[in-house]
Amino acid sequence: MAKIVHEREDVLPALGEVFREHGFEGASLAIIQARTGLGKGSLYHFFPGGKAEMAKAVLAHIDRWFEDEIYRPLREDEDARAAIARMLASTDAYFRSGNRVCVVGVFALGETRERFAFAVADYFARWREALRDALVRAGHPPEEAADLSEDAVLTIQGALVLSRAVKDTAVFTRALARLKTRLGV
Amino acid sequence: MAKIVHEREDVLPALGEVFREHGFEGASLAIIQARTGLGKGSLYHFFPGGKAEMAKAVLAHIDRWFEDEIYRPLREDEDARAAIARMLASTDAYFRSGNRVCVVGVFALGETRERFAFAVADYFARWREALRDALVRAGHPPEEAADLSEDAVLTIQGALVLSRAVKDTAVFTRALARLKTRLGV
DNA sequence: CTCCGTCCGTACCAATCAGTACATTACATA
DNA sequence: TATGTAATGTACTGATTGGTACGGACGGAG
Repeated sequence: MAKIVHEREDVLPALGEVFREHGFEGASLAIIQARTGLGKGSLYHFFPGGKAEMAKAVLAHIDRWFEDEIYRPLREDEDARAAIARMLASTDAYFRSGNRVCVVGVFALGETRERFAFAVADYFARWREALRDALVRAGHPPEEAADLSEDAVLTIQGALVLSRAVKDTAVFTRALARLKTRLGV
Repeated sequence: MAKIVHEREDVLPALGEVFREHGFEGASLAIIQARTGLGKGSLYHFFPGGKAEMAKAVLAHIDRWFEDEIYRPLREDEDARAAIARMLASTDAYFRSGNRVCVVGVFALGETRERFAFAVADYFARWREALRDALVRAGHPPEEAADLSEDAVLTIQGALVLSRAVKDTAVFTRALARLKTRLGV
């Protein structure tokens, strides 16, 4: 028994994929065990709070990634336009051109939202605000920047839904191309 | 026992709300019984195929509504611009300004998609095509019409995700206002 | 009034659910 | 090499899952 010693951090990516594909309710412990390669012993050792704690950890992990790769650059980079362009590129890479869906978006729909209300709301609010900041620095009037940033965030989510619904990643690619134009980068 | 005699059609709205709020996996028979007021006997009498058949019936019911209220008017109305404007109004009403989420969108994300692949893809494909038709008749070049219609459909879905995520229906309202401008109605 | 198919409530089923308990193993440190 | 803690597998729990079986109640047709 007890072959390899894991660390909590190591299983977060696999855990994220499970929640991404099955949602919170649909992610059974059986699936989680299979996909992480960990038994219940390890799982409850790393996440004493069970599934809820796993989901919280996944959300925090994702949040950290977006903060580092997207939000902070949008807020702080000298060249705001370049930061916006990089945001679109990073978004395309992260969501694998629409092949991957947004965990936070999945949680937002459905009853699950209430259990993770703050994390869900915060993820989107910070994205919207960081992008608005960058747009203002790129020369857009504040009002217009707020409108554009909200539109961009929601367009990305909608593109994920639609491209997955019709099973055509070109939908996502086209949506990002339109955003490039609209955001002027 | 056996107080009131129901008809299958009568329970579809309640059934739709259950799937809307909980998704397919999350909608347990217990919840369905509570919300429809029907016991298992009735449920399996009307839907011998169980949950899967209930979901199929709900999707068909929704599809019928959109066909009658949105797609056909978009394709056939004399005044294409007026039909587009009415689409936006109907959409706002149907989704209760963002308070209600899209069942088909919920199914599209998540593993559920595969089980109802055709219905999910068809719903969005027909919406996109009907709107494109209307836009062409309203004077847009075919290419631009295709682009605009895809953008509109995906914007609505994204607006539902975002407005529910940040719990602010103003997001949905603003998104529809932007669409009004973009679609020229 | 009788009868029959539709409708319905309840008891039941095996399977699976999330979670707990605990003994055993791995491993860093001393 | 000894020892304590972290990590792990397994067996178990009670609750809930979707689904079936079936007997009884309903209401229209005759």
